[in-house]
Amino acid sequence: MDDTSWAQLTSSQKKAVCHKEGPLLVIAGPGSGKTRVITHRIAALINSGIRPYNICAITFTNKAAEEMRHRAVALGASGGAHISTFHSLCVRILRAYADEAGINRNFSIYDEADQRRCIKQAVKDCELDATNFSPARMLDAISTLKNKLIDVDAFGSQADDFFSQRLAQVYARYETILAERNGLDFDDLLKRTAFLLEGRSEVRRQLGDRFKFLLIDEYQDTNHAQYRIAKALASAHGNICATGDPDQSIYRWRGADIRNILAFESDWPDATVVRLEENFRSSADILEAADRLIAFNKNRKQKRLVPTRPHAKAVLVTSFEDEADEAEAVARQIEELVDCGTSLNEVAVFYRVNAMSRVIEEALIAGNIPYQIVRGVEFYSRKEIRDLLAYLKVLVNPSDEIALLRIINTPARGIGKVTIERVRNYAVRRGITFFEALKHAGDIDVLSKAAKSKLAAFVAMLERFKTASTGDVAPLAERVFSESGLEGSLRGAGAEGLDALENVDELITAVAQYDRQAEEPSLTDFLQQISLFSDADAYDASGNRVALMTLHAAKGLEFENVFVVGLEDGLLPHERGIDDEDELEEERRLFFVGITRAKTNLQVSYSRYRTIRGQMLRSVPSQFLFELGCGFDERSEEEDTSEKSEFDHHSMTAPEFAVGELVRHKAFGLGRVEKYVNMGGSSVVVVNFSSGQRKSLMVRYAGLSKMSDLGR
DNA sequence: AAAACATACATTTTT
DNA sequence: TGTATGTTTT
Repeated sequence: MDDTSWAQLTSSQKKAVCHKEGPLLVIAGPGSGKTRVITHRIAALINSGIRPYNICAITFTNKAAEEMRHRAVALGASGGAHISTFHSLCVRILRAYADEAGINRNFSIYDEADQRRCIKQAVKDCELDATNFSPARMLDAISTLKNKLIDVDAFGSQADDFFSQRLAQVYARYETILAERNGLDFDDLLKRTAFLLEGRSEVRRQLGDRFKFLLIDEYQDTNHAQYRIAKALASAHGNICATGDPDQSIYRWRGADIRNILAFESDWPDATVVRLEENFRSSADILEAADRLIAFNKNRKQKRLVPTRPHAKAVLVTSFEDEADEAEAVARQIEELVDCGTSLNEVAVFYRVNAMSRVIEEALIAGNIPYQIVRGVEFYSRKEIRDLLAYLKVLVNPSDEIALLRIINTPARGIGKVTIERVRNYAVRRGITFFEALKHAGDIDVLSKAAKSKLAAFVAMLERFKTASTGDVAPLAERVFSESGLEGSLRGAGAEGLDALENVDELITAVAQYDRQAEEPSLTDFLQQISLFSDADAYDASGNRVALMTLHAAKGLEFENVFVVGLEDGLLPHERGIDDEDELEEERRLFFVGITRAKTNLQVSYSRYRTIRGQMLRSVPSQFLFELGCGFDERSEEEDTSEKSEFDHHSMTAPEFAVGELVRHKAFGLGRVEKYVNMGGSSVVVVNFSSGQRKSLMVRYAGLSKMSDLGR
């Protein structure tokens, strides 16, 4: 990987970036090498005599952290700097200061599936009806509260309407359930750390002493809790360096607050600000399109993308009949690229939602093109993986009832619902954990003799594992896998068991790798680390395969050739974000991130029909297509229409509209034209309806009537 | 108690 | 469309 971006910095920029003292903000557009700037700063600090031990760099993903470690070493900075995500850092801090934080250091980390179970229990305990208080909705609300660092007490005292009061109830119950199980969810990791740092000055001082230099990448996607953590960590010395690009903020839905980066200069008044506007990645054609697109965002500081690469190839905007056509065309073009000498790891296909990967996969399989899907969780949410991990979790944290209930009868060992319910009752009555009750199963009168002996055998097995649970993790994992009977049950399950066995093999390989690279391998540490990993971290850029991923996963990557598919109203922008101006702008930023991944070839496309949930629906091209200002690919448009002959897009006429004109739609009512793109029969009009909705409509199908015609 | 079956259900993005 | 849950059957 070349280092043009660094070499091109002016000497004053270099000096600012490498300067030791004080706050530093690097605002940098896509392709400007901002992550590399951080790496250079790390190297420069170390070369100037700062101990790596005193440096803490925070990245957005584990993969980015790993990459940064490699690059720093390549620049001559020996290892030793702490480079990780916020979440990993918090795990380390919470383990080191467990007593001060008031938690047990063997805590389990609860992922979304675990959270769902807890919240369901909480809703049930509060005797609320699950339709109005759906677990998903509750979880979402609670997560938002936690990200804003509003704890149960604070929220409870300000809850004044019916919904908030019920929510406060569920929130409280949920927190109690987590506490009983010694579990922390993702949001807790941040929340607890923030409160620890803010509440304990000696902890803050010690960590400020340890991490004398704080560097944070992708600052535009930090949430409020992360913001407070960063602030606390840097409070002692002010050596905080943040890099980011407000135009690439795409995680609002997860609590990311763009104000964090916008307020950096007022938070740190003596901050040095470096702006990097030159783009070393993409051709001028791509950047011009990206520039035109992002200019449609109103809540944005004016910023330009300055190309350093010449014009190369026009951005291609193409339409297809349906999603299968679209996928096939992508596959065909990839074949052509390969024929011209492109290697497959220089090609990526981006889409808005994971569900869209299937049709692309099918086309690639048909074309015999190797590919790799970069996806969020997947691997760790497989049943067999969760089962094995649940055994390990219980060894570390016997209070983890979720894990315990998962394995108590997996594989089947004749411990059924009734038995479990009886044990649970006993536990509740005695005020002890489920596991403690299990240990005393012999004393539970209502249990049958058979049940007692089965439970005793189960507990004895766990105790056996427990004695072997120190040191390297891999041997333990293997032993648990075979002795628990998991292995046997998979082997007996025929063909689908085989897949599962392979997955477990893969897990054990990963465990062995952990054992090798961890300074001090421990089961606790392993489990806590693995909880924060996702499939996206396993993306292997060196494999000679096409990369398939969502636009979100594309962040931080770059490819010679990029295809973005499904540019349809309701998909991109997604329907959930279409009515809200802020969310629409985020969708636009998401598309912006996608197209700025491309170095030379960029093709965006949409299909006129798309099958969604088994139903084929006519789709409307995304407004973003027009905002690119690249025009449609006339040729493919004609090809498609000649095949279909029923409609001729170009010769068909449709009424014309003017911006600002009042119109009426039979479903959406009265509205005002915000934008009109005249393309003959396929003209598109964007209308703001008085209902507050805003729609892109194809004039031909919309049946809009002009208010100015009414009187005639 | 487990498997087979039926039915309702919700459907974005991920540390 | 698939998943995820509940119901019936064995």
